[in-house]
Amino acid sequence: MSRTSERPSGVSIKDVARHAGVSIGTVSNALNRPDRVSPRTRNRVLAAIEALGYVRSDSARQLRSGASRIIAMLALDMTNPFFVDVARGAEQAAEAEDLGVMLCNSDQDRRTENLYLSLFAEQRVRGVLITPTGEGGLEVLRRQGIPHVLVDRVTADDRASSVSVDDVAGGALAVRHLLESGHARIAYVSGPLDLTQCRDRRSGALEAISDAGLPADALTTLETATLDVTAGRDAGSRLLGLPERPTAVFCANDLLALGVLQALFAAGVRVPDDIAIVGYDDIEFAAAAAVPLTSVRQPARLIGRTAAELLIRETSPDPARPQRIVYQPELVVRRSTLRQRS
Amino acid sequence: MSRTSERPSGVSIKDVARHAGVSIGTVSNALNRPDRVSPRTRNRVLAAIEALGYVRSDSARQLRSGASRIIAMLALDMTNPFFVDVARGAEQAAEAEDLGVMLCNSDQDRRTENLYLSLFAEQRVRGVLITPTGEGGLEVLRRQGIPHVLVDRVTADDRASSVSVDDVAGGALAVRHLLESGHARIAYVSGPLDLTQCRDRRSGALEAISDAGLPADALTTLETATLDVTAGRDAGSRLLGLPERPTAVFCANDLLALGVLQALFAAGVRVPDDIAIVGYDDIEFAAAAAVPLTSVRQPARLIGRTAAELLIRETSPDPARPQRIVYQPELVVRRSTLRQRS
DNA sequence: CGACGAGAATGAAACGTTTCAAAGGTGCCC
DNA sequence: GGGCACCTTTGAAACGTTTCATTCTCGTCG
Repeated sequence: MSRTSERPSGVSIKDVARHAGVSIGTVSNALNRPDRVSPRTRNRVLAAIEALGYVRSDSARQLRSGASRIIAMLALDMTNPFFVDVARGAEQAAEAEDLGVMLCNSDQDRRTENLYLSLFAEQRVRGVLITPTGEGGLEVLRRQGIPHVLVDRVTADDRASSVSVDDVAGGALAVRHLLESGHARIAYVSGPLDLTQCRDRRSGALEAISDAGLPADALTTLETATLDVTAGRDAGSRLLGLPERPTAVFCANDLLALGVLQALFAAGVRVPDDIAIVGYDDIEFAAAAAVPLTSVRQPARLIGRTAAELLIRETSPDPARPQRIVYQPELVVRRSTLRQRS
Repeated sequence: MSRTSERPSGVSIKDVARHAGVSIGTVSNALNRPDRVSPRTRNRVLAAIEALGYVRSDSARQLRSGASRIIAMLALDMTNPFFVDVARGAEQAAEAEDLGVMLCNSDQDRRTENLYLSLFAEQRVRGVLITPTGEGGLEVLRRQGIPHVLVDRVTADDRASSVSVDDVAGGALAVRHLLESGHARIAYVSGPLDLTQCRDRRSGALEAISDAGLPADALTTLETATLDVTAGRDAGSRLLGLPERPTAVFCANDLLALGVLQALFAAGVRVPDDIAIVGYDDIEFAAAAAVPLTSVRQPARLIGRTAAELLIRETSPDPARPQRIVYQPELVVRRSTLRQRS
């Protein structure tokens, strides 16, 4: 009944030292400051490491030297391909510095967010890339003095860096395009309005409308509880029940847009002939949709990469000071808004 | 020029002990075995912790007690929503045990895979959930004695557990459905054929074809280099150039299917009227596609959850022995294969 | 020929925990 | 009142590194 149970790596630096016939300190040096060790001994050490299959213990390392080699990233919702792209950008930057990225989902849930934040704190991660669900999470990070960079959010003060995209500009971009295509009754399908982004995109939309000399009520806002396809489907149905049916829809998110599109399809409403649609994020699926979606593109990978780089720079021996970076969005026009009316 | 620089948490268990007027060991006990400490002191300790903002150092903990609190998951491609779902299943199981999941992408790249595997080894993670790119990665894990569970793959031997879905059955399911719908010339748009899954799904497809009494060449296989939308688009074009154009396509993946769908659309080929399509995975976007996709559903979350649970059980004080779990796929019929021919 | 210095290697302290044997205290029973 | 058992608490060792002051070994210069 007894199985041979292998230990997860019984060999320590001590064994290497013995095997190579040198002291522990020398092994450490051979690994961390190769130049301080004679080539001859260095090779002997390396050989011993190879022979024994030695693997450094990061815990011990970190315990003594304080510096962790992992960066944590807490995303709102990895179901949204946009965040996945951001994450890949971050991974890319981290890899260049030989750091690992620990990716996690808060699922927009405060409790989960806190759970992960304490995990990160206990791990003494090098820093955190976070798209917070609210202000609470940030408070925790600040209190613990954990370096962090906000992703897809703007910092209120200059205590931390942030990398974001100008959401007001994005909203304006979308709606201006619709107005130029001749639409005058537009719906904004928003996610929860307590998300700054949803509010900002709405502001941009309103800005475009007032710039065009139209009354503010030319924009009808439909709020949804979440930012996913299902919510979009619901919003689409609601849209169709509206007393004055809009001729165009701007969605806070491509997922919502896909949902709306689907609902319209199901109801036999033609896109863009009867109703035009603009999405946001320009995820890969936007182009692959029933009717390829016009969308406001955000440079997802770039955002992730920049954020990670900022974090790395702020946690380096000679730390840089916090920055606030704002990228500009870009409109990608596809069939879902092709002008079809006279 | 000098900024006050906060240290990432200068307070240790020692400070807590002093502040509470007890010994270090007692603080540790209050935290780990509350029952061995009188309620009075426990409260004092807790109060001190609160007052000082103490956070346990996981490195130190792990160094002494050997057990890490994080599980690593190495996915092939998080761009594919299927894997994201698997990951969420795993997170769920991990959370229940108060463990964290470190999620990473190998991007099907052997080098990246190895990079992460050594990172995991140095972190002494509790275990690894992996969808390996080949046999190499597994070898590393075995050599280091790192507990691991294969995800969406079957183990060759019984040295590790695996959680997978019967791909042969899935392929058969898809093609049988097409045959029953009256198709007799079918294309299989496969990912790289060195992936077991792609091969297995093909075997299933062939099985269905031979069961129907058709010759094996009723199935044309189109191999792609990757498993994403772009590859699907290419395959779609290739498909249209085929001498005898098939009337149905079975894709190894929903992403491929979406790409194919898009290419057909662009060429004015009607789906399902001219060509029917079946995808695989049943990701959320499958239902939201131009023409909602018929797809072979895999229980993604369940896979992730089961895998994590298995891993946890195998790394518990009283380890369970490796298991091989195979789930059955399920066909979800949507418009892309609705019978339209006489 | 003696002293000096550079380069290489060593040994021990320190990091923050857990763990475990041992010491203190308290109350009970005989 | 002494002995015992039990519950708390303590102190020190151990985990695997890094770091730094120290020692050792030569070769070179004056």
